[in-house]
Amino acid sequence: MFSRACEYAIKIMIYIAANEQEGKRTGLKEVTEAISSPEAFTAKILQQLVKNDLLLSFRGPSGGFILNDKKEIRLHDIVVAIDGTHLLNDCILGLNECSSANPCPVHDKFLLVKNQLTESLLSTRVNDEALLKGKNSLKN
Amino acid sequence: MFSRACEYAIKIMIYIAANEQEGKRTGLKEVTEAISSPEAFTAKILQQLVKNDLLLSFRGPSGGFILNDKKEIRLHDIVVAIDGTHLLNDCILGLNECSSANPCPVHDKFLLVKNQLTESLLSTRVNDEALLKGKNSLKN
DNA sequence: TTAATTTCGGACAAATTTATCCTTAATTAG
DNA sequence: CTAATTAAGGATAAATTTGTCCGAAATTAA
Repeated sequence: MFSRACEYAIKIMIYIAANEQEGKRTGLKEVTEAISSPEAFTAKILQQLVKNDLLLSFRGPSGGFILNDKKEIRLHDIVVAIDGTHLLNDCILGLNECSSANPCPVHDKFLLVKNQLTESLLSTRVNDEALLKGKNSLKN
Repeated sequence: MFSRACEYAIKIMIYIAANEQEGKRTGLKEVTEAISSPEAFTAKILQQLVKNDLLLSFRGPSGGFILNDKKEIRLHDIVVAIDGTHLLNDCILGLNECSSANPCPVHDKFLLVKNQLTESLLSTRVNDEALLKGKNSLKN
């Protein structure tokens, strides 16, 4: 459904959010360990999340990442930042001309699914109680 | 959502089903033209659909493909044949240990979406009236 | 039987995604 | 100031997906 990079990104954000709840800033190595992801690749994803204003970064000893809580970050923001809007906006068969006015054969069948998905992503914030509780279930 | 190959596969199956409604067998070149897909790649996908018993193939002049209508073919069959069951069965964050007994942080949030998706794929047959009408909307 | 047509299938190539390596820049603590 | 620490970022490599090429096998029609 999501790219591997996006899966990591969601885990990263949940972990950092949970850490922040306890007043802690999170470093690359720590999050890499927490979600068992490849370190260098994880670094790239963290960079993207910073560029997209979802995280703030700090270099040097005691550096690391925190949420950019100017915004209430939703799963939707993360998915769009990493995978773009294709999954949510484009035709499920990859057709350029597909729209409700000019639908592809399966357009209507998948409207509900896509709306449901978009709604789930929009309504879920990374600092939801329910998500933070699961911060130890992010390995493997 | 689906791989490019799977998008092609769905279009292929709908097109062949529509052709069959008119008693016509469908060849590689025709379907390639109808859905504007790369010919050699499309040939590989057709082979996979044959191997997975969704299509029957015939060589030689006036050869081509028809549905293996021993089964009522659903979108679900096509997706599983080409992309496997990962999308439908696996954890959305890629976790091995995720289940309703031991859920990842977003497990519950996506249950509904995944069930909706599975239901849509299971309940849609390639020879549905609604799909066949759109057989000319499969280009680009 | 021969030639044309069409799928089959293996090898290969291009593009994209995932992942690694290494140097630089910034920051902190001593 | 110096040394240690941590993120930034460019280059490259590995893996996967997408796409191509071409000869072989099967079938049909003349």
